[in-house]
Amino acid sequence: MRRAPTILHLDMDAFYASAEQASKPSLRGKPVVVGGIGPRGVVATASYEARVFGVHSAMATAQARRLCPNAAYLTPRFTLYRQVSEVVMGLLRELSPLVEPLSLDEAFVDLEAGGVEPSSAAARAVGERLRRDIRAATGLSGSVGLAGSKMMAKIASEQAKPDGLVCIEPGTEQEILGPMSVRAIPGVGPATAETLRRAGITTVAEIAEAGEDELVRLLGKAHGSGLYVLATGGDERPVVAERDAKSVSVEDTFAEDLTDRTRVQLELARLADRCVRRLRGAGRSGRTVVIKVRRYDFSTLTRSETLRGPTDDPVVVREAAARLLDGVDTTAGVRLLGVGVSGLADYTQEDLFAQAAGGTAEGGEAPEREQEEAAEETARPRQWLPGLDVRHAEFGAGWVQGSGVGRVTVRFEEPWSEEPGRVRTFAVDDPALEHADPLPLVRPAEDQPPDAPEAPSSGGMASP
DNA sequence: ATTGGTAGCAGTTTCCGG
DNA sequence: TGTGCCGGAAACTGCTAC
Repeated sequence: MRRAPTILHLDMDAFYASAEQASKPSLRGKPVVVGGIGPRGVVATASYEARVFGVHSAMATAQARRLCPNAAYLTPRFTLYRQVSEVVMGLLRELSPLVEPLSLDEAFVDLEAGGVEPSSAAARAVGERLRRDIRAATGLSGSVGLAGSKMMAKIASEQAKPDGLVCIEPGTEQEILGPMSVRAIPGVGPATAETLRRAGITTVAEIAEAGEDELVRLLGKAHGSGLYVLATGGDERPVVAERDAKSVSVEDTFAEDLTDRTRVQLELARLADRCVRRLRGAGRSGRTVVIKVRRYDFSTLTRSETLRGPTDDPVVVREAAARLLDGVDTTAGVRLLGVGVSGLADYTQEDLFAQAAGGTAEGGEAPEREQEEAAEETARPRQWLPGLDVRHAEFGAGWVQGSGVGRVTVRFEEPWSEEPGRVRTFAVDDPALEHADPLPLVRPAEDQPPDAPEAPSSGGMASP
């Protein structure tokens, strides 16, 4: 535990929903829900306006629609969120070389490693300046927690939300932590909380009172002693810059359960290809192939097979996945399929095993499938998912508000539009309408008319 | 119309070679 | 050849987070 609050935790406020509101002037101040749009979708992020109605992340979108029918329901635009995230992470790296991203919208920063004077005043000043810089560069707000340990910094940012900063002075951890629910401790989910509750433990103070031995009895060695250390304020985990991924996986939940075995096999092969594409994109290869099958009743199983050496060959992964599926009964219906590769090597190397096996099915099959995929790409009917960017030859940039019965409704506005944009409806196959890339949240300098007034303050768009 | 997608880790069971 | 044990790797499940 440090003597000064030099660990900073940043958490962007309602990140996806806020990015959508920043993109779409007509949605500002209104309930917005970002997540899966289909019958089996779940909420990724709800704007604060939607949370008032009881909508929250991880909730079934169908339930959210009942609670808040008038919200805008949007499909996620990860390319945009990734762009914004890179700008924010860049600002964090200006504070310190030691930045540990946890997700697109969250990170720890070790301010001490960045040469910030180890005092509360200096840390607060850095945190507030960071919040201003983030707003200037992205138009979005983030909350900052400062403390002497990772866990307390995370708890502080939670308290700071939305759009605030909280600094927990070292030495005051126990009085803040003691009365909190055990669920406030990262790592304590529903199952652990229930185990603790049955033992009469509901607050952090009660964890400390129970003692380490009792916790180990209840939760097992690693979990129990780890939780005891956190609950008694003993979190000494260092901030570590990003690590290499240890596995790569893809999975799909189907709108309707699959029952046809041939279809299940086909989907699994597709997933294997997608997984390998990502694996190769990362320049990695791996030894263990895993498949995941979730059945109609939500029962889930995994099957895995370890190869003799690492591979990034789509044929090898596809065949391994197919073999693993052979041992799984899918007759009653499959809700989800997944394919993963783990045991990743640091480098891509030749697949010696497949070579030694004498070229297996290599030659004939692969190009065939690539053609199949390509044909599928062009033949796929254009999907107008709500929230996605479009461009119309005459009306310019806009986004899909909704579609159905052969029509698509588009609102034409840009992130920097002063007023909510106009809405127009087109035929789904209108040739003047096409998908587009997301526009940046803050207007790029070269787009501004020559006589436009300067944007307030410095910063503007991130220069790189 | 209830329950996503991606990832990591712990703990237990199974398998295999010696 | 059979048997039992040991240790490690692999396989699998469950939990958690965002």
